[in-house]
Amino acid sequence: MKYEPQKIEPKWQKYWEEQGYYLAEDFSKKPKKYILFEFPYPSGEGLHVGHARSYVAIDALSRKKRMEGYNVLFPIGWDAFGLPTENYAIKTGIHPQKATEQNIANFKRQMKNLGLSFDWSREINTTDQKYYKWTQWIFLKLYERDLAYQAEIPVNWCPSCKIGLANEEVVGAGCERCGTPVEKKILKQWMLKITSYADRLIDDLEMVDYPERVKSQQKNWIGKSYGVEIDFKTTGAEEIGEEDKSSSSPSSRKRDSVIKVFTTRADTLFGVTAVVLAPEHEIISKLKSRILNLKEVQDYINQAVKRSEFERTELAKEKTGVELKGVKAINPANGEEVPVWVGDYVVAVYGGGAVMVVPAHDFRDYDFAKKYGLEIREVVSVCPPKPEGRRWGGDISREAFVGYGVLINSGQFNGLTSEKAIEEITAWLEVRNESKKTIKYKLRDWVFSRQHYWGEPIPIIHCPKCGAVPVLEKDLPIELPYVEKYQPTGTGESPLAVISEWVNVACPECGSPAKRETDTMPNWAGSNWYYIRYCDPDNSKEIADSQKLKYWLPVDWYNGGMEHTTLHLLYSRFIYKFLFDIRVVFQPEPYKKRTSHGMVLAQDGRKMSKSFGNVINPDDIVRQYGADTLRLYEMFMGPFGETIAWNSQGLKGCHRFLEKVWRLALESSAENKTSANILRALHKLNKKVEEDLEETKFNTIIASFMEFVNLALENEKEISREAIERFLILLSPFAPHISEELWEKIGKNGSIQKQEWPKYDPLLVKEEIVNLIIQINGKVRDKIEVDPALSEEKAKEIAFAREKIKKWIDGKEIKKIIFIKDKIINIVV
RNA sequence: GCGGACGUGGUGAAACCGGUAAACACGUAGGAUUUAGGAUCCUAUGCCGAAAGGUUUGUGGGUUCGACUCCCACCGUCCGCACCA
Repeated sequence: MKYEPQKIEPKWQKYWEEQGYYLAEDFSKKPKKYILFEFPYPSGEGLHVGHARSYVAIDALSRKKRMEGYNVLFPIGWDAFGLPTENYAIKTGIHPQKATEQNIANFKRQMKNLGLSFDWSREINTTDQKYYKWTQWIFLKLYERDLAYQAEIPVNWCPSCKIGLANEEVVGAGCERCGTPVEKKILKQWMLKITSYADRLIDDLEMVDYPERVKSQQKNWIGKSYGVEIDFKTTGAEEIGEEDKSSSSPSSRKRDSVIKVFTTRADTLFGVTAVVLAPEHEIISKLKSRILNLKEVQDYINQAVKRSEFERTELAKEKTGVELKGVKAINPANGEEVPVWVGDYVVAVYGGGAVMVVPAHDFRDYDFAKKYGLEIREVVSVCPPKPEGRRWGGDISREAFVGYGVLINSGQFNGLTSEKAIEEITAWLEVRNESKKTIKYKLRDWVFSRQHYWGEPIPIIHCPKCGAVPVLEKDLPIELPYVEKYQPTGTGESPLAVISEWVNVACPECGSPAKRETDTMPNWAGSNWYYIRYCDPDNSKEIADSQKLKYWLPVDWYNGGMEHTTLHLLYSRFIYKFLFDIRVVFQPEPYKKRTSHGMVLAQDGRKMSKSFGNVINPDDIVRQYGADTLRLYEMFMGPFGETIAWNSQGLKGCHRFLEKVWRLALESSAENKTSANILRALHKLNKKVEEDLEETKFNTIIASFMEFVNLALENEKEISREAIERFLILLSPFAPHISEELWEKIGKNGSIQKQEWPKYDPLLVKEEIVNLIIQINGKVRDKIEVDPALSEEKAKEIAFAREKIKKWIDGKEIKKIIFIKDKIINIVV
């Protein structure tokens, strides 16, 4: 009988589905396990072997957990809103909705061919209005709590996609999708106040089991830093008493002319030799009347603001700036007047957009000072008890010294260490009301508007009388109108703006004619909370039933790509925390454990891409070798977390292995008793599978299966039917079709998937005979098979009696003998 | 620059609470089978050497009876962030 996967696989796939083996049961008495991977974007390209890698691995995990007696929720759905589909639709003339349907059908077919054990009854689709009703509902709740707001902001604008991008979607100053350099465009945008969750998003990482690099990347992205905001008064404010329309009282005028700088290095305050403002800084316009070279300054600002982010970063090396002549800033530490500059190396949106320039102790300031001839004053020097191997202090004639040290040239603070000085100078200024301890974040609020058709409409109505009015909950969902024209307008307005019968509505508050918000949500909106919906996918009354959420959440194991660390993973944690605050869900964190898979590159080492023509379609592999071979190879090819190149030769090895399994089960005599040797190997395999699965070491699991089969085939006479059955059970989560088929063929009743996961016997796993290594001076010279209980005395005796050993120790003095039970005896001569 | 990961055969890799380096697989070579090819099976396969033996985990040093594993320095690769004060 030949192993023909193409015949047996569809048969079992159909059978499993009919039996409903993979349906998760709400409120089951069994312990629950919610296992999830990031739901795919159903693109027109279809599934490729890179997707399949994590799918089959997480599927194997789910199958094993079911056999262990867990009530497993392993769901699947479609993250279908977004640009690629819209672009595809524009190109082909097929409506996005139609294209999405087709793509989903294709993905579904491909997935089913892989034998993935999803609970298809809970399938969701973010573009389904029954689903996005609740995406909109979440938006209304955010709006209610002032966490969604509108702002005129410079948006990262991709001129090619004609869409605004979130900071997270800008990669190296270019559009994440097409790479076109991003421009700045001022638009009124919806924003989500993710920044108010910054601290919790950092702190609660303590509670979850994520890879360290994911945690540190998120922390880095949020970028919390503790520092001080120090007031630098400007000269001339009182004396001149200039007209300022925006402020009426003299005291507010005074406040207006104070520059607040943010620093984490208060210890370097006495080294300040200038203050630099970002070109966008509002104080510049307030100081207008005092600036002697106003035209020069304005020209510089106009130029800088116009420059795109791309150009600004390109010019990173060469710092530019213009001095505001006629204005000086007063250093509160020593009363010194220092020049005020405007320079575009200062980031407007961080730390208030103003910095104190300490050329001696900051690389950027050093460059700036060198270029424009500012004074470089050393205030931090070598730490007296100079620890070896560390550079303390620096040669400031050559470069800035940015380390900590001891203060000099700093008045009463001389002699203090940097750490101490930061504290004391901060306190000293604070008493005088000239500074404030501050915490700043790199994280910025999330731009939540997109000027596109294929997204969730934002449920807001703009009324000329009442302003922005939220849609009533009972009116949800706000359906995306089905239209023929969905090309972006390119004006900054969404294509929805031209559909008058949809746009024009009555204000829900006063009834007067009003207009709908025409921006849609970004594609992250639907994926923010999809895993919540799996718990209760058909609920039309609420986002999901609380009892069900209490039962299923949090997700026990969430696998996804590293590329989502500062996108989806961060966003969805934020949204979950918000839902926790409004008591929709009941824990502060959505995912207990996070793992991530590596990318699969094409055989040529490049990214798989249609344009390179190097995409491997799983359909072809399934046709040639069967799904089980593909499944095993995807897991075997390398460490799960690492990027790896596809190798079609490698598939053969896995196919050969399955043919061996077939032979072992059907052709070996298998009427015998299992020898101690084989039994031990079997229990060791059992243990290995369990342990390595928790650490996502799928590659070594498959290797262990291979090892066992090789051993079993070499010792065919020593293996019993029971041992083969047990082996098949162990294999079934990884290669479910062949295991099921063989289970039936060897005459067992019921599905192999309904078998209990075997427990290994810790006693059996122990070796009966161990290899004792004999070393001379740490070099292996001989090995002997001994009983594990062998005493040190006996071991020495045996070792000295060996011919090989005699040769090495003959005539030499024995200095020391190290004996490690069951492992090694090392003779030092 | 900052943060993180990593460097082992011809290839993908394994071993890492310090204890036989290279498991498993691919590839390659030889053999068996076959009219031939493919498939399959057997044997060999880090490097030097006929063998005995020597030698090998990016480089250099250290700790140790013993280091791929721990420590220090350097070189290199990849990923993320990046003028964030």
